[in-house]
Amino acid sequence: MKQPKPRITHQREVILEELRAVTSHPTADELYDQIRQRLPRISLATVYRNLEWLTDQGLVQKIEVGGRQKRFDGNPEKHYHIRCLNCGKVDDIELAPIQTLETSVEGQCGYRILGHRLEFQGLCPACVHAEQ
Amino acid sequence: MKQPKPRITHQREVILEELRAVTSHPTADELYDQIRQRLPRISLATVYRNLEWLTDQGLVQKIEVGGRQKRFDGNPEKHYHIRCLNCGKVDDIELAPIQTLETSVEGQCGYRILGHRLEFQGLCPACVHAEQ
DNA sequence: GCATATATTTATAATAAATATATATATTTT
DNA sequence: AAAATATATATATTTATTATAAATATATGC
Repeated sequence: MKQPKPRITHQREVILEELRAVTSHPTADELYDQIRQRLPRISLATVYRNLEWLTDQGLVQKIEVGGRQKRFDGNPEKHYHIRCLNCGKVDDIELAPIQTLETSVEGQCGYRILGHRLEFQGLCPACVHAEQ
Repeated sequence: MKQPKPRITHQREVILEELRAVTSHPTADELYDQIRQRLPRISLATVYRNLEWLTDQGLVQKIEVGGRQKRFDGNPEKHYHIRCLNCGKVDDIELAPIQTLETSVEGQCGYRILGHRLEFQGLCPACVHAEQ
């Protein structure tokens, strides 16, 4: 029942570096494309596995915004996101997490509240511009 | 360029009825299982297609909570949800939509804000109980 | 520095959810 | 009733992700 001792592999380091290097919130395969420029023989499964691992370690976060694919964020701090309904772009929102939201529903439905997720939706500057 | 005239088919009616009959927020295949008790020969693709259509019509809503599968809600009114992190159950939250959330981020990032989604996470009563 | 144990990678296959396609069937229009 | 068109069914395909097995790389003790 003992935990396997994790190893610092080159792939693992590069995946974390590359995710931290971007302010976008890439999907696993977007990041895979980016990483292959440094490690051409890396496997997509390795990217998935390590993103999962890095998330468990609290070094990055997996964000489940709308759309099919999950996205990853090199910033592990809690914060909100906004997603463009037209092109899928995801940006950070400068708004401190609102703890009172959770207290306002506490006890309401018998759930033990553990967190919340707030996602804004709209049109990004580029898509607003293109719309005119 | 004329719009096709939609037809009220028996399948379409049954799908809407069955979704309205439950307070859970079933996935397409959960609803498929339920509907097959009335229409044993219905196809899963028909369920998907009509749920999409009913959503477009504003008669039901598709909710993308965490987890892989999309869920459907027979109540088309805007409202928030809470999801059990353990068993995946989704319940309604009695909290009126907070419009000020959107105004508080307006103009912040160049996005045209069109909406927001707030999802609470926690443990449902059954899972809280089972945990002891 | 070398040997050993084992965690991790790679490549590929498997899975699951959703969608597309090809026909069959049903409904409406003429 | 015939033609046109919408919808359903059954099945195949696509897409995203995860699991598996063999090969490789890493940490640790000598």
